[in-house]
Amino acid sequence: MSQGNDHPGQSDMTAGVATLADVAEHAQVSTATVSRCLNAPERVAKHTRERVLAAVQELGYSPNFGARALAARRTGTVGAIIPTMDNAIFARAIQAFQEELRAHGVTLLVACSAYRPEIEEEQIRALVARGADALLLIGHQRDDAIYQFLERRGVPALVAWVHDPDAGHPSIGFDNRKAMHELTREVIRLGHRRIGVITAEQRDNDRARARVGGICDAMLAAGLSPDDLALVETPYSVEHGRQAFARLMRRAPRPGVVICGNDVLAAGALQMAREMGLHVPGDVSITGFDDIEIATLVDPALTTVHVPHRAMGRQAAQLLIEMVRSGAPLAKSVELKTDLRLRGTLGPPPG
Amino acid sequence: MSQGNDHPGQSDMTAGVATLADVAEHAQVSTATVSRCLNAPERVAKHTRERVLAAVQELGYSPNFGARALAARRTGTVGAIIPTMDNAIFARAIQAFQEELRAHGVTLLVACSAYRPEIEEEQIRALVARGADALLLIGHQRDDAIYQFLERRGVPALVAWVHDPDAGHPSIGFDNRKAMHELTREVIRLGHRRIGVITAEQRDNDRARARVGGICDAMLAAGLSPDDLALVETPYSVEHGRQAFARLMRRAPRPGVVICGNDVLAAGALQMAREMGLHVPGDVSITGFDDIEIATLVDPALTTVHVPHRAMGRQAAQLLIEMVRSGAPLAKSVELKTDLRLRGTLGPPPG
DNA sequence: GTCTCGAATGTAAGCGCTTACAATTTTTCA
DNA sequence: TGAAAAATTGTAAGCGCTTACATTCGAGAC
Repeated sequence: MSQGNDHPGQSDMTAGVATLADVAEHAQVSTATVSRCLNAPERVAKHTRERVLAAVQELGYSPNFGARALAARRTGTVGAIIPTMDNAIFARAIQAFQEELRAHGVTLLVACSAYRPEIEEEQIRALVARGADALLLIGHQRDDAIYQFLERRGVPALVAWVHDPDAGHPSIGFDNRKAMHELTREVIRLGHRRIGVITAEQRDNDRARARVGGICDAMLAAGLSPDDLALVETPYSVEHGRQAFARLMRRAPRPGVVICGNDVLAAGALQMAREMGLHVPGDVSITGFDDIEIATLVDPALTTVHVPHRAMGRQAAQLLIEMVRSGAPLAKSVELKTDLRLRGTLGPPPG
Repeated sequence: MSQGNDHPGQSDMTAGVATLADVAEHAQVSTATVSRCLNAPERVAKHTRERVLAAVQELGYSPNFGARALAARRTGTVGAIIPTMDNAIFARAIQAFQEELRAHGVTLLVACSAYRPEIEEEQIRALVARGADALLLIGHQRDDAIYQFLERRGVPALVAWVHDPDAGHPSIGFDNRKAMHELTREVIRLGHRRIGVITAEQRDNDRARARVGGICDAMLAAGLSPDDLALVETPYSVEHGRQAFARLMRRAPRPGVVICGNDVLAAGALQMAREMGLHVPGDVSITGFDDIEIATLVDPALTTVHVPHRAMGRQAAQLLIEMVRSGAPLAKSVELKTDLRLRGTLGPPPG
């Protein structure tokens, strides 16, 4: 305001911003008609509509969000709580998610949980309080009270990044366990027996657990014992990946391959390998998971599991919109395919 | 909560969700008192407050966002429109921005413009329509009508990623021109004369223009002619960086250094150099800008300009909160320092 | 020409909250 | 001890919009 209000002439602008009532008066119709023009144009006669829209233009009218939300009992907003925005793991999917929502006139609110359940709960409540019509969550695992809370408030939630038909909630994602199983099978096929693993903290992270589970599955399937895994658990970050890798390399016998829970950890591991003067994959192989952009930027490029980020984001949006529209029952879960990207960091074991 | 709802008696739950009035009734006070308990607890006597908060707990009450926004005439939301979420350039700053906002009870809404002015304008209007109390924008350059619109609606805006005291709007950022000048000076000092540049499209991007300007400044200062620059303009992406680099390498004389407008382009360039069998920095040097995570993940690590992403995000949040609180006049602009990170991709010219 | 019916529009009741103002109670202090 | 000041609470008027319902009008049907 301020400036603009100094020009008295122009048009009706009693106070600051034009309201529906101002538009109605300007166009010589009732507020109901203006509202209908905006929300259900086909229910208004053409010439009336044109007059109203002209008034909207002229007054620079734009509806008040709060009022609309209050009266309509929905906000046209969906929320997403992702663990972090700091690395690129979720960026691409969220971007696609948002693009698709936008195409349907829905706004996205993003919050981060920092991989901490209590912060996630807080954020869920915050987003619901802000009127999110639906929520996108990462992973199934959370306190049942949260699901009850959402149900009570009538806020449908979709779980992404996992596919588990047995979980009680609709999801869109892939089978982390199976994907990691496949990758590990390939690793073993190349002859690796001394296998190191860098995983995210498994406690509150079902994806991380599933991925480790997949590694174990593959070992068992190959007649190996999962007990022989050299496993390090660490937070997700390049720096932690570096340190975890260094720790693994100090073990005896030294692992010939390090399977990382995601590409960020793998990038850290790769960097540390270089620093330690280890040749990849000659001295040690490294694999990641996610196939984010850095996977092909590092040298050698990272062998990893490709995840269809954009497809997941886009379809998540469609499902969520459908859930909101249809009054929020459960959609069926959707499974997306992952596939191996065999690149330079994986080779046969040394020696 | 949740559990309790299965007991029908228990407490008032006429319809679905508890309202302020329900809480008031439950606690035997007026709605005003409940409202005060939530918004200005110190204005309510301790024992009353406790009774009210107990009722809030018991009913699982959470305020209706729309109603609150409507009545209070503000939403506790600020919006940020960034060019893209697809790469990491803005991620870290936005993350810090959000963390700081959250600490003050403010919610962040993020939208992307895809570097397109018309989409940016649309997103600005959308965020304002959704009740953003203030906006964070990237770069000064945009249609003056947009600034007028914001002023008219009383929505303060802060410009980030640039520092230009002469621009008409408060900003927090750094001097892109000066920073690139310094980097280029170092490049020239090493003996480079055949300089290639990969820049983002300059038309709608004042940061890109300023960075190119800085390169020219440095050349002039060294007695070189900016006309001799081999300059390629391209969208921001790894793939475009690759192609632009290949194009530059076909020029004669071939540049001995390629200065990239940001790290993403530089990462692409570096990748292509490897692919073309060119040794970096032996055959050609490459520099970036921003110092995002990939800068140290690639090999050799990228010489670049370090930008204080997190500090910028955090301080932007503080400024914006202050602008909202103080009724939205202009804060003074804040300049942050950048500094050179000389790493492996920059060396003396070949031969 | 009258009647019926549907399309177009208007009327007005909230949606759930904040807050100015009024009413009441408690403190403070001479 | 009593009046004024301060603290606490209540009353009620909106905030700007949507929407159920009522009203009006015109076009066929008879």
